[in-house]
Amino acid sequence: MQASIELLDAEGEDGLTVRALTAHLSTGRGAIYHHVAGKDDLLAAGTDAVIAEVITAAGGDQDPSQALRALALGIFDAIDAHPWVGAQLARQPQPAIFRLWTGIGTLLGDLGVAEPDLPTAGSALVSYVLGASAQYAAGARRAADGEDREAHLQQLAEQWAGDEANPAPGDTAALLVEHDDRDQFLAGVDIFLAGIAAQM
Amino acid sequence: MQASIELLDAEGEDGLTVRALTAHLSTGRGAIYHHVAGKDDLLAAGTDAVIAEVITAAGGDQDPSQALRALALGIFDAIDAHPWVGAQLARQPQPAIFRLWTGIGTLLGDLGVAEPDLPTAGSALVSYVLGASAQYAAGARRAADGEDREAHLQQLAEQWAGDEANPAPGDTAALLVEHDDRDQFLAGVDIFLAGIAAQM
DNA sequence: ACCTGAACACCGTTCAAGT
DNA sequence: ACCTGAACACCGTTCAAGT
Repeated sequence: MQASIELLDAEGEDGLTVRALTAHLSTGRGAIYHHVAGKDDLLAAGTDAVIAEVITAAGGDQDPSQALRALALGIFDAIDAHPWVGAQLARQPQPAIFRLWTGIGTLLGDLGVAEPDLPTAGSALVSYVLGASAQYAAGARRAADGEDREAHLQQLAEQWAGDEANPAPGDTAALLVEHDDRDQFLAGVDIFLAGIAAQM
Repeated sequence: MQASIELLDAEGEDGLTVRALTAHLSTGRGAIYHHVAGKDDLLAAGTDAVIAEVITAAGGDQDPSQALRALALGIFDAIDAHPWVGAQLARQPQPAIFRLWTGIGTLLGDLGVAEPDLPTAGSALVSYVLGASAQYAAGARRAADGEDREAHLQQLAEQWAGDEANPAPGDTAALLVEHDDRDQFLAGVDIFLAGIAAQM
């Protein structure tokens, strides 16, 4: 398990091959099939391990509102460090997501959200956290892949400016470039908490 | 392009193979490489085609708040119909996402959100829409895969109830089972809009 | 310019044979 | 019970040869 997480981090999603893994563990290609159902199982188990660690680690805070932010940021940082986790979570619902949902639900309850609203508020916040983390991680990975981030965003903006059906305001590219992913992510969490407070 | 979208819808993400596609088009395996960079390009272009169609189709509504809901629901339904789109969007930022972001930004502006807040509010809403759609689509696909949905959720709940570090309230499983995905998705959009109204 | 399809370098998974 | 590694049935991509 640890070996496959290392492989995924180092080589990306395509780097996890049965051959590479069994070579790293210096065993035969067929050996892992005695411990795991197949490659998919490996990816799922690795994803759950990463998310589960974040959930258990983020238990320290007293203030529920701060605890929610800390938990959300923990997921964000984990997916930033392991981008394959973001892709996997969009592909397959996993046990760890269920634990994240209940953990967030409990904190929202501590915050004063009424019991009948907890499932809706909780799953909306979970969806935001996972969606935003995956989105930022994918963007960051692309930027790190040798592409110049600013040039890429500029190109995106120009490409879209050329789309006549949907013309762009002049400063769109600048707005795209000038922001900090982590701050913007947290601002989204706050929008959510404000909406829940206002409406539930 | 149309052929590969059909293949992806019918056979899933793994069903799009160069061999199946070229057989369907009754041409040689190497022929597509004269029109497209490779398989990844095919998946990216198909994803952009699906999203772009939703964006151009959802232009009818006058009230910006209703237009936002219609656009969000359009993305939700598209990803529900083409689940591979959800997975692809979590893996790679795409031009169509940029257009979605600006489209949502414009509508948020019409709704009265101040210009400096538009990028943050817009990307938060985009992240929610994409994350939630992918999540629900993945869950629905799993349920359709012959698994009994209720039994599966029940099992998830029991599995988690056995986790001693994080005990569950008794009715968690029931709450999981009794909801409509589409309604819950829209409730999340409304939480967002309420949060933006309250805070920006 | 575009297509063909054999060839190449990979995959995940299985399974008889070993320990 | 667990491991080995050859074998099998696939992949995506390339490229000399054709039209």
